[in-house]
Amino acid sequence: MTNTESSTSIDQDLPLTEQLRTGNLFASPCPSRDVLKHVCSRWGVLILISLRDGTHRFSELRKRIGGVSEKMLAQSLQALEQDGFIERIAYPVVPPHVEYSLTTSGEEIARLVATLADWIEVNMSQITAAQQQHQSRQITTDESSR
Amino acid sequence: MTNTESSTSIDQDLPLTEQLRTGNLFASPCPSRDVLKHVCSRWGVLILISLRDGTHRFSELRKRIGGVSEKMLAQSLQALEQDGFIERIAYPVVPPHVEYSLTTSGEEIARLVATLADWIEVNMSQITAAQQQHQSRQITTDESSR
DNA sequence: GTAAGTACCAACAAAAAGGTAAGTATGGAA
DNA sequence: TTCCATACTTACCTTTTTGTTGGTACTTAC
Repeated sequence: MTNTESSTSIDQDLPLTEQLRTGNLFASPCPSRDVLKHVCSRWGVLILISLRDGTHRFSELRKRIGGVSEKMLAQSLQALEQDGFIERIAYPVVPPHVEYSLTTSGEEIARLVATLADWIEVNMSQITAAQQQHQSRQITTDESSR
Repeated sequence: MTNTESSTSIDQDLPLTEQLRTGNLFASPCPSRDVLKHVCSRWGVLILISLRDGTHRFSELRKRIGGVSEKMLAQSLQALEQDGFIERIAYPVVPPHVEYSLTTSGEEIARLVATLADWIEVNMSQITAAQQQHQSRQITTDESSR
């Protein structure tokens, strides 16, 4: 028996619809998990943070965000646009000219994401230290078990 | 030409080592991206939030977090433990008894993550509305282009 | 004697994410 | 005339992530 949670995981006191309306992240079929996925995704985070200083074109974002492929950038931008965090303005010219910027709610969530990212960057040395300590604990444990 | 960024994406004014030391999320090989991945991952978020109200056992977390498999829960817990966000205490008894709790830095980052998650849950109706509006715009655009 | 309980791990399979290369449109420059 | 620029899309393939199944260890309860 490996997978018994699907029913027990859901709060017994509330009907499912109520949980979904209020958005219960702990229930598996919750739509807010998808939003979280877009926002917290590898590229979503960087896009949101990049747009905090104003409007940018597709190619600008591409250059600024190290390692994104065109495909992923386009895909991530679309997801964030769908959720209403990003506004896309396309000028009908050749070659194409498209501008991306944060909406009001985009600014709000980008601020939260940036806070999180900043915390990590600031505390990175501490985290690295913890990782190395963990590493060495692993080794000594492995050795003692031989 | 599809992939030209790998050099241009990196801040030209700083040596690579300096960027990595301070943790530049926009440079592709940055270790802070991994931490962000652990923290923002599907299960990482829920684990951190779950542990905010105190110590929990493996099976408790499993029940509380809808949809996690044992494997994923174990894996995510290990990643967060490595980063120093979670403390794991195993009592040498049979059947096994293991307790998980947040470290000090774990509490800090869990607070930020919870803020983000709360914002999404609170604003979920707004987001859903935006999604539907986007959806209908799509349809009318498709129709007019025929 | 055997089933149940806990916190895992390893092996394999499926699914999802991501990368790469090529194509689209069209005006202007070489 | 061929190439370039931009913002994509599509098809195809690789890599990563996730799920599934079956085990382990030992004790207690039935």
